[in-house]
Amino acid sequence: MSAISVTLPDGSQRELDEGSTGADLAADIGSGLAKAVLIAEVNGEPRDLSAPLPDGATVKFLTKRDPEVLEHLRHSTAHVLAQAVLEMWPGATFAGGPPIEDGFYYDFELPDGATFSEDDLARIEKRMTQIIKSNQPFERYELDLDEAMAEMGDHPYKPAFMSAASAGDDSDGEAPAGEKISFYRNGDGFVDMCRGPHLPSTGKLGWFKLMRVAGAYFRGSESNPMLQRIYGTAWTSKDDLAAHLDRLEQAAARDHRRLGAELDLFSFPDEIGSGLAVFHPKGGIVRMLMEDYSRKRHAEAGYEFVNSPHITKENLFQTSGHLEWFAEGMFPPMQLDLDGDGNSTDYYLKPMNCPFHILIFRARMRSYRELPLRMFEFGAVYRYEKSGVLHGLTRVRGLTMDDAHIFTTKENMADELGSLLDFVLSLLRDYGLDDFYLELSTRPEEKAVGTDAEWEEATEALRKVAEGQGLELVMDPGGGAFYGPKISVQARDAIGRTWQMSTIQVDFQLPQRFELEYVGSDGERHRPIMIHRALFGSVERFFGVLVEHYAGAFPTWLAPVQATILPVADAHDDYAHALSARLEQAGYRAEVIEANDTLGKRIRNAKGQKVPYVLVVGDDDVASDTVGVNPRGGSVERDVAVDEFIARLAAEVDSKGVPEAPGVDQRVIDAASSPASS
RNA sequence: GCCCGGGUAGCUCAGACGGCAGAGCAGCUCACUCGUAAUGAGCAGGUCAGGAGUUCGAUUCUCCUCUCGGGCUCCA
Repeated sequence: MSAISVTLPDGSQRELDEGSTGADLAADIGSGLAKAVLIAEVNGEPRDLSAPLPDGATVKFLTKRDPEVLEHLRHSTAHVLAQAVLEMWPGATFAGGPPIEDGFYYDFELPDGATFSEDDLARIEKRMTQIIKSNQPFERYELDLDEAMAEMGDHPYKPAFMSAASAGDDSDGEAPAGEKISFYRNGDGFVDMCRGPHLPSTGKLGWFKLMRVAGAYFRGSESNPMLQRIYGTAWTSKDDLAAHLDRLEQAAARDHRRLGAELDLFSFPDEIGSGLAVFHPKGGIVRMLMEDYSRKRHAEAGYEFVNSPHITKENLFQTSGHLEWFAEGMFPPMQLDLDGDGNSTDYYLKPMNCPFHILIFRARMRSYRELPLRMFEFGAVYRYEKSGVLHGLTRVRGLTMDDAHIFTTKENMADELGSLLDFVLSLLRDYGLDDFYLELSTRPEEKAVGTDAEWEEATEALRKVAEGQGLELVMDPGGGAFYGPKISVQARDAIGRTWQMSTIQVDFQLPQRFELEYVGSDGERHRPIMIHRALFGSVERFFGVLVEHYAGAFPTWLAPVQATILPVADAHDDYAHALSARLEQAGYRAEVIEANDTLGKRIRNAKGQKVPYVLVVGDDDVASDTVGVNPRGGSVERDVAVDEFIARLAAEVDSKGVPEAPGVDQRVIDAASSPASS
């Protein structure tokens, strides 16, 4: 038998018989390795250990210590899930089951439209555990396309995956002639089409848990049948699984919906309707502070403040095109019978602010000297989001956009976009957010308005600034709207879901539809470019993300109550109230909880409210004008002079460069009443 | 919108072959006045989400609606 030669990661060579597999090589190296190895990486590609090694290959062995293994472990676990389900529900069929972040899922269709229940998950888990214990080897084989079709003859959803499987990627399209489809067999002849690789046998699978069952459209399309999807999580060790479950629990504890109730920030009364929030006093303070700081920064950045009504006659949204494209997403119109003859006029709640700002631009002739003209509004808009997508404050039907529209010349567009993204990111960071990435959506393939040069210029300007930020930049080729490229800032919530926050959107379209013009230095009329942008996205969503980001423990400048004052006994009430007044005088938010409960209980409650400072005052403090300071996350300090404490508060809050107290900074008023800088 | 699972006191949850509805916390009252993470006792609190049906009788069974959760799809 002729020999082959392979190279190991340390550069050494090994001679093996032709046809030797990764497992053979591992065994040749040592029994410990042979036992531990799960996947062979051959020339950088993951392979089954049972696959013969090509001559001259570079081979690296992956064990459970290598994070790359997780993907294969999860894929193999999904395979076992399918095995269990098909066995337990005769007549069931299956579609796809890939590894995903933290786990895997598999889509099934049960006979007679049956569905999985939560109880079924436990039963399935049990069967999977048995399969894993019986240590069934995964055996790979390949078939031609027609044979493969026959092999999966009982499973009508499988052929859709065959092209992708043979092509080795997820792209659609016909499988090239002559391509083989790979299958894996284990146990009593359970077979699944899969491009692999799998771990050597089910016994090598680690710790898993089935998490939930959900409906999912076949191939992700609403027009396809809905399948039953089972989600699971899988890890190489019991500890990793436990750690993951623990992370989920911790994430749930910082869920903004839960904290919204616990901290008395906001609620969604059923009486009002889905997706319509009310903000309670404490949430109201946080929101006001968020907005005030935003206003201040916008004023400094040369924005002008405008206001527009919540409803408008339909023709405005006909002109803008919103009714043409997004009528589904708008609340149905109010029909007003204006002349008593049944000739009605429809009024719509606005889903967007842009047409209003456009009308402000168009209210008179504009000169190039006024550009860029930046109009800002906290605009309340209403969108009839589908019931199934509503989610806490992050997806609502009534929301407030921190919306601005910038009208600029073509020449200034790139500069304006550049400074805009800087502005956006700087403001987000001021609120303490830094876990985000950028997504750049470029010109769609099909129809698009605007010239190639305009698209190119706008896209390049966005890309340049995005890259200059040193942030992760995800390209979304062709993902832009037909009217212009877009860059968005995506933030993660406590559970790892990503939410779009800021967007900057170039619009070549609306200026045309509304025939916007300005007079240039040449005396001729020109069409401006319009930029839509929102930083918070919506105030509500941003609020929700902030709550989760801070787990409800807002930084002192944003905290609804900055100090809770606890008199040790009734005798200290007067002192406590005087202290509270003093703090409020200095511009801070304090509350007094009198001694109706024990001190321990009141401290516990205040801590539960995540107040930055709990101040305990007793005899010593009354005598010497001091406080006992119990800071959030710190240790207790007695006998701190009140002036000293106020100075510390001031230093902490002012260092954030934010308003010291609720209320609009005088600079906002000054800036807003003077012409915008350009 | 679609699939699955929920909705019992303000909150977290028990409960009931179909026969007067339960706890803890929160609230109120009283006592306690306390120096750093739950003092004690008592009181009050519910059309068991809403509507219809079956039934002598429905919070419990059936249907519809609303609403919440987890996903899918969508997000100007």
